[in-house]
Amino acid sequence: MTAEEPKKTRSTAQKAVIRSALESEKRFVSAQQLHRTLEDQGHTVGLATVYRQLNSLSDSGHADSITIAEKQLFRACAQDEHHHHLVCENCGKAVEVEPPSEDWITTTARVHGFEVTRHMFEIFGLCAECAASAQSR
Amino acid sequence: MTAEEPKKTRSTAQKAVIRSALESEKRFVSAQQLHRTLEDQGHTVGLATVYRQLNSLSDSGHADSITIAEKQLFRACAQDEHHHHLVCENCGKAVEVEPPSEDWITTTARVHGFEVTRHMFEIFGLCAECAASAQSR
DNA sequence: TCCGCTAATGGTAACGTTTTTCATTAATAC
DNA sequence: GTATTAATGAAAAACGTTACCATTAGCGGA
Ligand SMILES: [Zn+2]
Ligand SMILES: [Zn+2]
Ligand SMILES: [Zn+2]
Ligand SMILES: [Zn+2]
Repeated sequence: MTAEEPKKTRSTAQKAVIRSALESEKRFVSAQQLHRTLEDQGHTVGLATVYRQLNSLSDSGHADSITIAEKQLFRACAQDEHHHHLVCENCGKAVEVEPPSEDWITTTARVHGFEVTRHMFEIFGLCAECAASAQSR
Repeated sequence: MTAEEPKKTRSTAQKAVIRSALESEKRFVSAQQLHRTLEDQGHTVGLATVYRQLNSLSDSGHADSITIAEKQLFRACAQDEHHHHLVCENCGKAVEVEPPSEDWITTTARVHGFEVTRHMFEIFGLCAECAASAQSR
């Protein structure tokens, strides 16, 4: 086996700007949404770079990603531990939640001869504000 | 408000064939996979029609759908009641599972001021066969 | 400070999936 | 049978995402 290369990465203005833009979002956003936001703020970052960075943040665990309506959305999460989300279907706002023990997952899987690799769980609804405005409409 | 039109739909050979093909699958399959299966069986059904029917089955609740690797997969589910799946990431085979009480979902949501509309939960892994063949590789 | 290496970028082309279009077919009602 | 129009299918368009590749620029060493 070859020795682990220290994988040299460089810090660039784009990385910083993308990361900070994502972190200032309390919603799940798509690459294109974030790209537009950056443009509006006067930053010039290529769309390809936004895609690359979001994927890399997601891979490294610095961002969570979910898929809604066949599009990938990203969010910088405060918690490092395993968690899930309560997402507003209207505005995208999300809250991190922790379900009760998930031990039954592996147990159930074993019963069926499955070996668990991952699981996904997301709750969708309307946040207080969106529910209120929907009612008054 | 206008009266509800009885929405007249017609029963066609294609609908029947697509629905029955889906029901005979114990796996989650994509529109393209199902289309190829139908071709192999000698049926001539347009790909667009397969897409249309799968979407409509999914909308009407006669089929469940999940997204793996940016592709939509469908499955005709035996259970009408609320349930979730244990899906093999390799072959798509799926088992219907029922998690323990999901009451905490609405409770937790309420704490955050959310009104729950739906939730999704899927377990991914490798079925016994796929796990075995992966190991021997 | 300059240099060399190469990671990173950004514009664009390519990609694969899904939807839309629209002329044609055929299911239903009369 | 005939009229009506839902449904189909082939092809084109749309869409989100990735790949390509020439160019830029971060960083370590001279
Ligand atoms: Zn979990
Ligand atoms: Zn909201
Ligand atoms: Zn559930
Ligand atoms: Zn399998």
